[in-house]
Amino acid sequence: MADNSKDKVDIFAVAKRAKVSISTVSRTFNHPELVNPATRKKIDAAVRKLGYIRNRAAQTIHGIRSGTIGLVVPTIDHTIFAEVIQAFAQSVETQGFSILVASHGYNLEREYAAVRKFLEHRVDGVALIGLDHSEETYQLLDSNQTPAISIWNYDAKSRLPCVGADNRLAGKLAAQCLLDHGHRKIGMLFPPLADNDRARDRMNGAMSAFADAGVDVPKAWNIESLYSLSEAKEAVARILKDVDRPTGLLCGNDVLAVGACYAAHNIGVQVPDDISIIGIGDFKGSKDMSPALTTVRVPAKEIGGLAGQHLSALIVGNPIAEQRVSCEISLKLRETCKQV
Amino acid sequence: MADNSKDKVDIFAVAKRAKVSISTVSRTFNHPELVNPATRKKIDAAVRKLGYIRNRAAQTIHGIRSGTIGLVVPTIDHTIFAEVIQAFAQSVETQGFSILVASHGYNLEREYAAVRKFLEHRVDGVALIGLDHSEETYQLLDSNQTPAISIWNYDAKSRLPCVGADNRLAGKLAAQCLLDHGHRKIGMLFPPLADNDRARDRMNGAMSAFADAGVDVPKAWNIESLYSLSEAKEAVARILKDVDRPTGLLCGNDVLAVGACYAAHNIGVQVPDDISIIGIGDFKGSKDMSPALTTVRVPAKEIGGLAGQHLSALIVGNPIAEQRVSCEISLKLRETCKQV
DNA sequence: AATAGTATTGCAAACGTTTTCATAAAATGA
DNA sequence: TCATTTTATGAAAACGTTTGCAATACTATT
Repeated sequence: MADNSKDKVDIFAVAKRAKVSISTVSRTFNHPELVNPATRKKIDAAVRKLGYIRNRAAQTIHGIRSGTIGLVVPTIDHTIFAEVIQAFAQSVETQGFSILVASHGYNLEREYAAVRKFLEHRVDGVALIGLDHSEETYQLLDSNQTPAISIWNYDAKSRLPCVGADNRLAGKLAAQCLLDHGHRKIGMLFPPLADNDRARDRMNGAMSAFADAGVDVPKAWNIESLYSLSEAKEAVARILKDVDRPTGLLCGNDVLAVGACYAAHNIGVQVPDDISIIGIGDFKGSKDMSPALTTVRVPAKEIGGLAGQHLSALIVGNPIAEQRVSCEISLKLRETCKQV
Repeated sequence: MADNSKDKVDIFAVAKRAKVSISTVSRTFNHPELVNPATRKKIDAAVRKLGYIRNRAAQTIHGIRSGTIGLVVPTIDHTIFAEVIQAFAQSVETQGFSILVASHGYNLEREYAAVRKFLEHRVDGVALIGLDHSEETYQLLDSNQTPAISIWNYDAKSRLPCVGADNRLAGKLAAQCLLDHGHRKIGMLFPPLADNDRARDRMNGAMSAFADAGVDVPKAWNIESLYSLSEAKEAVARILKDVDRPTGLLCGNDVLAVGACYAAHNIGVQVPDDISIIGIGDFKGSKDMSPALTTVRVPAKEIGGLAGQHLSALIVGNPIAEQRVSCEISLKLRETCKQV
């Protein structure tokens, strides 16, 4: 098979071999019902023999869709995003799209650059993480009339259609959990907030819940750590070593929470007996560790999958029930939180 | 800006606005040194005003490279791959490529389909995980003369250029570690071996090391588990509950190893006092857990980055020192292994 | 047998670029 | 000042498809 003995194997080569015109070959692919079954067979044979592969670039310049979707994420190798990406990819693949992926490392200018590049490739749609994007990015998207969607965050007045969860609420739920368990001496551990609206929303949600309850989170207990176990461990160790330490720790995501648990364990501070720890996200391993992590579940797979369907529909022009879809989050009460 | 008031904003629109021919516009992009700086300025202004974005599809049908690389992985959301993907993506992005990503879910027929689809998009190169691919895939690749590379595994006589580690050796090192610590009652925990040469190689490497040492791994202790903490926990729990249990457990990857640790912990079997556990991979959190996981480090980031450079070079025709590059693995002796 | 459809095919224009070649304008040298 | 180079530009062909339209070959109907 695939005997591309001669040089280029394009639609002409196929036509020649099957002794028909290129129009007929093209039609065999795009409107098979218009061509005689016998002819079709000849063409199929020629295609197979020559190992012909259609050139989507050539199709694309006819205004035909490129069949690609661009996905820009902060980074691929955080559990958070890997899961959404996978679900999103699977979902759009079933609709026949291929995905172009780029990461911007929490830098919205790089995000803009990535989107621009995707537009050069004439992607049929673009998916971004979060609602925080540069004005330029937004303008680029709509001056090009490219269907776009925002994944991960939900906001009733988002500038782009979105599929995601209410991160403010997530923060609030987590805070409430700590409060409900009687905690008043509370610390917070969050990733850097710049160019990261998800984390910011969570933090704000938590803060306002604490404020409502009249609980103050001292500056010294409001710490920042990169998304990494080691960093989190180190950061948490510092405040835990103090004799006067929080009895409850709210973490911006599960990785930080796990890091916090490790730190506590290492120092000999018992979780949840000496300190309650709650995360946000409910990542893959969170329920399996010991003690199992109490966290606010954000359904990454569901979000990714739904987002894929949503964007696909937007692209092919199918009717959309709602421009913005909110995915439900829920408290997963497990073993790392305890009544104070 | 981006005042695409009229309809199409293509190279003609730009030319018209700048009062030059399309040739000049095109040249401004591709050979700026050939056009008068003053003219260039006019054109730049027009481009900006109109929000013109080049159409790579149109370029591509001239035989110009598409600027895309196709990457096919088993799945995106396993830590293992997320890290390589990230590193690979970053590496090829610096060379100006965008990447198309597809996952096949450990199914080599789907892998073939993905590669085919990428070829329709006229990717400039293809990267695959592992060395195990269908004959059809191999033929497709070379009948199309598409530069391709295999990531993750190293084999001196691989059919494709490769950048990776020797997984057989990884298995052997892990086994040796257990043996060196005096273990003779040994269990193994591996993911399903079908369409997964990495795992197969590791298993074989370990097996042969055990055989060389005259150690037999009983069928009942050679267990299989999907890549998942919960599954691993469950699987390991079964053999650990038995009074007659192994003193050493070799796991095909770190996720399984962590699952095994959890299982032991839950049952009250102490790691490493009652059982030594070793993984392979050295994933992100492995060194941070308590006890820190002993494992064989496979440098995912390095592999991904190198692979990106390698494939880029292959594509642009830069000379390659070696078709196959082997990345070093090393035993990370931490806390989960102990002398028996 | 003549007519009107209908099914099948081919021709040629179009898509948005790049690039070769030719030409015009400007700079240089004598 | 004129001839020669160099620099800057444009016209048109090419890239690999799709598709509207026209042409041809059947089929069915009378």
